[in-house]
Order: sequence, then C-alpha cells, then structure tokens
Amino acid sequence: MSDAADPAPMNARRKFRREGEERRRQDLIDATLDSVAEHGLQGATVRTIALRAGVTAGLIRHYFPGKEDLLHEAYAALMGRMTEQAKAALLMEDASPRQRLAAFVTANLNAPIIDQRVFSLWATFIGRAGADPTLARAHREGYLGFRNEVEAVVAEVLTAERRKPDAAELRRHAIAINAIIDGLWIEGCLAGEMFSPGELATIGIKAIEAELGLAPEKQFQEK
Amino acid sequence: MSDAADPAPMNARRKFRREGEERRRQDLIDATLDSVAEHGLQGATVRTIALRAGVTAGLIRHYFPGKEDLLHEAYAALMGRMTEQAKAALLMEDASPRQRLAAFVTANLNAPIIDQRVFSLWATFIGRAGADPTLARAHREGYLGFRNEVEAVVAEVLTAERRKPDAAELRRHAIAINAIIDGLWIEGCLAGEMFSPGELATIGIKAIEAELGLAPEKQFQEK
DNA sequence: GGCGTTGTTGTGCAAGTGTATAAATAGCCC
DNA sequence: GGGCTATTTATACACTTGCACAACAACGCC
Repeated sequence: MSDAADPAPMNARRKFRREGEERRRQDLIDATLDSVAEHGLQGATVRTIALRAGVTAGLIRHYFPGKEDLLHEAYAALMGRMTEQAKAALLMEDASPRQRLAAFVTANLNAPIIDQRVFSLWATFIGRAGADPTLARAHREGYLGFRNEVEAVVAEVLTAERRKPDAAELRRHAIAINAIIDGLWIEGCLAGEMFSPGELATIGIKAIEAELGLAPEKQFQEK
Repeated sequence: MSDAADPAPMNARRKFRREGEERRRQDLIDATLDSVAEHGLQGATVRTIALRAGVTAGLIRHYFPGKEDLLHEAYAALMGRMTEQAKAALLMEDASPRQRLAAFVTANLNAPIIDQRVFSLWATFIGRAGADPTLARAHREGYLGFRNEVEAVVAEVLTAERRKPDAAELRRHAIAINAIIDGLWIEGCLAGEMFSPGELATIGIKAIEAELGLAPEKQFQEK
C-alpha cells in the first residue's frame, strides 16, 4: 500500500455531470436556504452555498447575475412554499366554514409550518425588510394575501352564523386573527417543546372563536 | 492661499478624548445596534461599528474579547430595554387590574415599542437563536419573563371579576394574549402605515377581552 | 510642570469575500 | 466516432474581514 498504479493523475479535474437548468437553479436555491438557516446571511457565502449544492462557486454566477439575486430568489421561493402550504388547508370540500377555519388554524400551528428552520429563515430575511425594498414588497404581498384568506373565511363563518359584519368589523377580525396565528406560530417555532402536541392549535382556535363571538360547540371541545 | 504655515503636519494623528469605560462600552453597543439595524449582521463590521461610535476599529478589542462578545452584549442590551419599557406600563398605581392590562397592551402597541428599527434588530438576532445557544437562552428568558407578567395581570383581572381560574387556564390565557400582542406588534412594525393611530391597541384590547370573556365596559369603548 | 499609566490610534497580516475569466469536459447531433 | 456548444471547473484578483501589536498621547497624580 504505497506507490502502485494510481489511475487518477494528481491534479485531476473534478468529475461533474450536467444537470438541467431548472434542476440546478433549484439545487442552488435550496442550498442557499440551508446555508442561511444554518449560518445566517453572513455565513451564506458563495463557496458555502456551492459546496452544499455539490458544485463549485463559479457556477453560481452562471445561473444568477450575482449573489444578491440568488438570495432574493431564495426568499421568494421560501415565501411561496409557506403561503402555499398555509392556503392548502383551506381547500377542504364539503366542510362547514367553521370547520375550515379550524382546519386552517390547526394546519398553521403544527409541523411542517411550525418549524424552527423555517422560522430562522423568515426572521433572517424579514430583518432586512426595513432596508431592502425588494424584501419589503415581497413580505407585504405575502402578508396581505394571507390576511385576505383569513378575511374570506371569517366572512363565510359569520355569514353561516347569520351575522352581517360590515367591512370595518371584518377587517378588524382579520387583523386580530392573523395576529393570533402569527404570535402562536412564533411561540411554537421558538419554544416548541414547551407545548404539548396540538396545544397551540387548541389555544388558537379557542382564542379565535372568542374573538368572533362564537359559542363553543361540542364537536370542537374534545375532552 | 497656498503654502503658508499649516500648523498640522500631514501625518497628524487623530485627536481623541478618553471617555469612561462605561460610556465607551455603551457607545460601542449602541453603534453595534445601529449598524445591525441598518446593514444586518453582515454589515456590522468592526470598522463600521467603530466609525459610528467615533473611534477606530482597534479600540473594540480593548473593551471586548472579540466581535462575537460585542454582538451578544448588544443583543442583551436590546432585550433589556424592550422588556423594561414593556413592563414599565404595568407600574401604574391606583388603577384597576383591567385598566392596567389595557395600559400594558396600549404601551406595547404604540411607539416606541412599535418601531421598525427595533423589529429589524429583534428579527436579525432571533433568526440566529436556532443555531446560537447563547441567543436562544437570552430569548427564552425574556419571553418567559414577559409571559409571566401577562399571567400575573390576567390573574388579577380575573380575580377582580370574581372568577377562579386554575393554573392551566391561566397558562392558556397568557399564551394566547402573548400571541395577540406579539402578532399585532409585528404587523405594526412591518406595516405601520396600514393602521390608523391607536387602531392596533384597540384591536388588541378587544381581542384580549374576548379571550378572557370580559363584557365590554363603557369606559373602554370610546365612540 | 513632568511623568507614568493606559486608553486610543494606526498599521500590518492572513484568511475569506464576490466576481471575472480562461481552460476543460460532458453530452448532444450528425 | 468526431466535433460543437454550453455547462462546469479552476484560478486569479481586488477588496474586506477580524485580529495582533507597536507607537502614541490624554489625563491623573505628584
């Protein structure tokens, strides 16, 4: 075990495979999110990202004009996945508005939306929104989209209860409910082990029903 | 206006004053927070911070073992100020528990606690809590302290209403109310101009009274 | 006033940063 | 199989980063 016939020359160039453009971009974006989640924006260097994606640093510039653009696309991808997952819970067919609202809250207050990694990413990026108009706009759109979803379900729920809320009242409810979900989401992400499974969802549903003045129903009170 | 007697030699050393240790440390911490708020953790370099503090970079190492330590102390200072301001609103003498709770919420949902700069700082640091145990611990302590304050006031309010909540119920109320305040705080910081002055506080108080099952009182319903 | 202490500056350095660019090679078409 | 082309690697470069260290000067003390 010493000299022998080493078939690879010492300065061998790295072997590589050509992946499709879409695949490479996705890999690089995922590697970026991983790097940011693990080491923050300062630790997300082109070399770290490339290493994670299994390529060399130079390739990044082949798919993105600059590091900034990669970061922005990564944030957009993150927001897209989050809102997509959140809204998916509203798509239940043949369910009462109230059940759909409860399902929406439950979905938002459990894995995979309650997740420390996602929270770290969200916080890291949103912390730059004050100085980066691009991030600020992306957030604003995501937030309003989310709140509008909430407002729509709330309108359905109240209508089903034969109440006729005006626009201002509806808006206030949506803001409050959105705050409840956001606040509990943060608590869950930052200190998940302090809550028993499903506890946050239960607390959230109760708080929201109180906010809307809904009388508790048997079917929503398990034990 | 050309040669003349220039009293200062070209390579003049910078004039400086010796400040007290406490003063310098404070200045450096403040400069750090400013830098982080403006350019994020990546933009908060020793040179940027020193420039802002009106000193040169080398001085930082005279007061802090390393940049990391300065950042940690800055975060601790930030958290200290935030919780201090928040709790101050609870110190009202001769006020009913319910009034004190309302004052607490109002204080937390207006300037200076609703502030984009503070939010940016909070988000930037908290985004690292998942990977940095020191930050995680600092947050945990601040959060629990805040929630305990909430729980104490809630207990007073319910007692004044002649209700006897058990510990579990109290805990759930505190979690929910904390979430409402946090969620509205975020909304206000990120999109303050979308809300009229005092609107968030009004929404928060109403939501919390609903959560606690308090009948609205005249004195809290202006117009 | 002179003197010593030490807070403060300035310079240097090795490691790491994003980006530019040339060289190489993987995979497709014929 | 032999080119062609675009993906990918590798190297280079100017610049920034945190930190070490020596020189300096502000201020208290006598």
